[in-house]
Amino acid sequence: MIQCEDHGLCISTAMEVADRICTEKRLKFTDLRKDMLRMIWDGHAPQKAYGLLSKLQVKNHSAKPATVYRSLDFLLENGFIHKVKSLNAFVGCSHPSKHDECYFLICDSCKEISECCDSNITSAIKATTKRNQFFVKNTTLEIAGHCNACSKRTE
Amino acid sequence: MIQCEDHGLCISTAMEVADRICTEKRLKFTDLRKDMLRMIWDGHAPQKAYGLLSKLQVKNHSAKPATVYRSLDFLLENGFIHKVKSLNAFVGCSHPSKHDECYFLICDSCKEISECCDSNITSAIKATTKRNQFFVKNTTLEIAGHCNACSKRTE
DNA sequence: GTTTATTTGTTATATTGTAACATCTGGTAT
DNA sequence: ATACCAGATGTTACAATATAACAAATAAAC
Repeated sequence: MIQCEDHGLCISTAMEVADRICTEKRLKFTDLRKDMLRMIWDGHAPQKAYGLLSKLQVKNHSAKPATVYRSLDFLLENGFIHKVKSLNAFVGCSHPSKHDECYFLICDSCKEISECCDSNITSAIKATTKRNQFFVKNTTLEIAGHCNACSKRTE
Repeated sequence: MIQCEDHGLCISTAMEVADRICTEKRLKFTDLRKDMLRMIWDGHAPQKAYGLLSKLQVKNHSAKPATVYRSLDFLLENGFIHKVKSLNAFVGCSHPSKHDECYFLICDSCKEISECCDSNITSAIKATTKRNQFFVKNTTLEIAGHCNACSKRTE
């Protein structure tokens, strides 16, 4: 369970940060993209593309898969969200400006995901890839299990 | 590019190990499952489910998606293969008996995958999850980039 | 204001994965 | 031997995820 006292704050912060970055980079933060990002930030659990599509269709009756995937691409490219590959789902990024080296703790029970950006893991990975003479472009680290709250609950 | 002088040896070793484990655990290593494992070990690049289906249908005209996915489930459950989540593809495991803590180096260029089972990474992950009071069930670490051979080639 | 590039709409389809039930096969108990 | 049972495979149908290709709308740049 994520420690956010006020999830409204998570959302508004994420929206503001995205807005600022879009202004800086002269990207178009359209209504569609805003809606998508807000929907993804609905909680700390990842959202699935077709779930987002359903929600989108409430407002925008003509939304189609391509509508959703194009917005997702935009949000991914600019670091506003992550794709959780082990779940085929999408989750908001809480620090889009330094988006690298983000690792995920995925609770199988409450479904919430928290980012853990740990420099020790990063340097361990760097050491290993260097030893293997491997040139890294992208790292996916997804750790599934139970968060503290949920593992207490099930005891 | 993987350093295997003789890929026939990779295949035969993998088949023998699987056979031994199946005997020990009283699992049925059927012709279908053997064919599937051999096809996955066709090389060090990951194989996609529907690609395997096509190959399987050459021998077994009646093969269907379920045929393939059920075999894949068997091979996954018993540690003979890994699912590469970032690619939705499957690759043979070269040490099924100690199957945990396997990390992957995925070359975007030659597509080959090598396992890098590094205890430093494992302990860095353990330290981080402990600090976050997170109880790990399963870890996915997939590192994409270029292997040494390919990065030399493109220079 | 016209051109240009980007975004969105729209249709169609490709790819990946499961559910549910029928049939077969090989071992076990009688 | 044979009746039974469990696990494996066959079969049909479909669900879920994702992309391609082209048209229309919109915003930016000239």
